[in-house]
Amino acid sequence: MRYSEMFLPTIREIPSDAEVISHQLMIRAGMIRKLTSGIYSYLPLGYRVIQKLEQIIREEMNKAGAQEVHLPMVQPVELWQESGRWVHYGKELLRFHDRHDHEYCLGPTHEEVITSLVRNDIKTYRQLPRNLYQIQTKFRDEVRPRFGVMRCREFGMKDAYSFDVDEEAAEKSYEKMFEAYNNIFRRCGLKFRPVEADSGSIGGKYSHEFMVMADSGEDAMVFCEKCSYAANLEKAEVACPEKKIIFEDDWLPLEEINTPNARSIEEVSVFLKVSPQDIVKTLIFNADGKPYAVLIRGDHEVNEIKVKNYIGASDLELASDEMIQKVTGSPRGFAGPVNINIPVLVDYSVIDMVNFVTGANKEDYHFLNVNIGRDFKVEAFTDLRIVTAGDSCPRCAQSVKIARGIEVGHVFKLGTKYSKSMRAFYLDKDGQEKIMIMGCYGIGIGRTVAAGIEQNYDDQGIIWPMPLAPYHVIITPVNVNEKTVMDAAENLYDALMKTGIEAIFDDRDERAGVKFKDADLIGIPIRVTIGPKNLSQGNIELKIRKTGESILCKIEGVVETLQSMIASELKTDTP
RNA sequence: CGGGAUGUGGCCCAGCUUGGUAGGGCACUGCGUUCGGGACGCAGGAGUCGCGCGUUCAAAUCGCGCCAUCCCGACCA
Repeated sequence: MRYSEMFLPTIREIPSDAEVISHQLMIRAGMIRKLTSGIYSYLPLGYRVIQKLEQIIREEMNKAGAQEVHLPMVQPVELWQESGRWVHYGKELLRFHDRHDHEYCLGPTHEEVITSLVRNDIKTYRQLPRNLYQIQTKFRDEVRPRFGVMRCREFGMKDAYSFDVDEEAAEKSYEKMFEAYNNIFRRCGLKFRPVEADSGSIGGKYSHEFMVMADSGEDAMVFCEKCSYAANLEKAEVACPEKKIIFEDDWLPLEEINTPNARSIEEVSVFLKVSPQDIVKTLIFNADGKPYAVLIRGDHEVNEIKVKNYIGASDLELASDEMIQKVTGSPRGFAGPVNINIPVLVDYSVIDMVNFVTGANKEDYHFLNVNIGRDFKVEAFTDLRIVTAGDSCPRCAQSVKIARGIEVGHVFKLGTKYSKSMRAFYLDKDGQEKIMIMGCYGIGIGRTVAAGIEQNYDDQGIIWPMPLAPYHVIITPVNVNEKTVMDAAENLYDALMKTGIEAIFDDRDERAGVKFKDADLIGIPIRVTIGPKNLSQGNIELKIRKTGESILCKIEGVVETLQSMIASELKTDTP
């Protein structure tokens, strides 16, 4: 396309309301514009990148045997009441009325719609398995949209749903999608990692998130470099330590000590001149209205998801001051397990501790020399803390590392959550009615594009990997008023069009510097610079955006050179 | 929902403390010069200063209320 005819408004300055790199660059490169909080328009350049990604996704999904559908975004209240989510989904679900005063919502996800579709038209095991997907706009009324298209309210998503006869078949569907996702992100040229993730209230043994590695990512992941273990930080397990033998002879007598105004671990450790590792933190949680005490070593953090999952609570939060007062008889900051009348859950980190410090359930007092078995009863020892770098891998005992990432995909076993409540049944060989087993598989479209930028940029702008690049090549004649230069540029542009190489022809009457800056900003992988000096020798220059490398080459044969450069960057074969 | 910040031509910002005819840079239009890393000169167009109420002879500026946007937190099938 001729640059002079494009709608490609680039911006020199950083927009004041964009904080993260991908957001800044997408606006500056003329890819997106904000309409209102969390809602963005894609301009031609941005939309081309979206389409590149969608094409890769379609190819891999189709290859994996999935079929594309397109489901409605406006969905009636009845479906959501059937699944139970009209009540449970909360405020993220945008609800509204039509002219007949009937209630609807904008689809934040499509389990309900797909299940209602499939249950009506799939009746027998002969029609299973099926995997249906779509690329569609979702709306989730996020509390706090941020980071541009990374966490926004209206966004594109590829969502797929599998239907199987039993768990074993569902497992196969899951594995196919897992493989397809690996292929998709690999083909996009992204550095990513599938990690084990919490499967939340839906159940199922596990799910996997696909994380694009980026320091600016919202998620943290734990991984082991020795074995293949990788998990979302909130899911990552801590192995049960081997229990040391504790000699009761070592137990010192319990001692109550005055600790005025020392509430936090830090304050207590300074006051008592002990290290946080010698203190046991007691946190009171409110699990569906019931109080629980959670004990953990002072220098660790509690993983609330683990606590919630262990208890099996549907709602878990730190107890209010009133609840703390009621169960400990003291204000916040002095809770301890001794003489407390609620279940005490103990993290593995405390298992080997002796003569430790805890709160005394009395304002301004702590206990010294507390010991498990003598001073309080334990309901359970289990894994309740957040993994820290250097902890040992739960699979191979090597120490784990922590990195940040952006969640761009999630593969999930749904089991019968929706097929049961929404009655998606089929008849098996014996004529028995059975419940379909479902899986769901999502990829955030805009988020993947943003993640691609977070991973590929420099101080001049975006550096597109070839598979996502909106155009492969940009032709830059340095002076449009020199006829020889422009003729050569026009001829090259024609030749590229004929071979199907996607090119921008920067025919604008701008100074070379402006064109170079724009080309760098929008991140086109290869720039062909045509200038009078080189041209008089029959040469033109290829500038590689990624490496900054300049290649001088003869104008004859340059089309073939470009073709092979592009093809090698687009290679889809898997290692 | 709690905490913080910001709202002034399309974009980035100054002006507000101490009230007195709205300013710069970028972008845009025209003319001329320039032409391989965001050129220069001259001339121009473009703003209900987020909205409302109040104080005042007079409000971008002071007061009150509201709204919007961004950041931190809480939340996130």
